[in-house]
Amino acid sequence: MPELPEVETVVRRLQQVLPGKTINSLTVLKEKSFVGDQFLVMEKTITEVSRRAKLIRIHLSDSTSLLVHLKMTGQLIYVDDQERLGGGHPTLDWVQELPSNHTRVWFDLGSHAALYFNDQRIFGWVKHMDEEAVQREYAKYAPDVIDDVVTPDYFFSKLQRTARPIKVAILDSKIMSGLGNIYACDALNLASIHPLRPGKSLSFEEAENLLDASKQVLEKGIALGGATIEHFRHVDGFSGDYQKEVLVYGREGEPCFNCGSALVKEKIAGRGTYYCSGCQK
DNA sequence: AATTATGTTGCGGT
DNA sequence: AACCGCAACATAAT
Repeated sequence: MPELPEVETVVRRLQQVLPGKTINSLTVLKEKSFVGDQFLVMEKTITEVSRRAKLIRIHLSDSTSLLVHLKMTGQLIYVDDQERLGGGHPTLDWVQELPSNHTRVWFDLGSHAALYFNDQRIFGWVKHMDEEAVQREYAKYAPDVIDDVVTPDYFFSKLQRTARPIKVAILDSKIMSGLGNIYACDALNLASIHPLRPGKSLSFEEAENLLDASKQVLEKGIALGGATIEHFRHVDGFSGDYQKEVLVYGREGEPCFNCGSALVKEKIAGRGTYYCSGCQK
């Protein structure tokens, strides 16, 4: 589910509700989903929430952190008295029935507040880490697409070194982080570049356009609160809105907004890829 | 009813 | 080193 915009949406809301809360206790319902010593997390106060790549970092008062990766189907859902009592939403009854059968870990934050980590497919995780471990994890990822250090020169030089399809290259977190399958497809359409073009075949100008398009679709995704295709939810349980304005993802057979041709779906490197054979060259 | 699909990433092998 | 395929897992759709 989550790509950079979805994770950023989650982080921005968590920043509003978590700082100052103390973790009274945590319950691990699926061992695989939590890594660390549960005892070391208890009684710690949350000081801050931040994001890097698709990782969510919950900073604790002793300078350790909880790092969360949602992978394909993870959710972080927060509830407190306002959610459970008058602030509830009629279509979000499920929020009040947490923990659910997909809840893997949950945190009791006191005063009837709680944070639930739900994850249907159990690929995601919550790890308790010290600063050094966090930096080691961060080091696995190249800078974020929307980070200023990812310049056209940087991007072009990375592309020159690979013959893989450009679609695969922009999904490679060793090149840059943040794009996933939805936004990668949309960015290529916006830049009018065919997903199978070898990375090294892009001119500097094309690379520059594609990087700009990538930043644009991610920013739009953030502005719309992410894309809810299936599992992604805001921290409060609401859906995002980007799926209503996707350029190509999931629109097989429908007209390209740029040129009107019917969009096609093709499997590239094992991933469903949507594009327009009319204008993406 | 078996196969295929799903928003991520890491591993093992060529 | 680059690159490919598959694996982790649950569930819904064909």
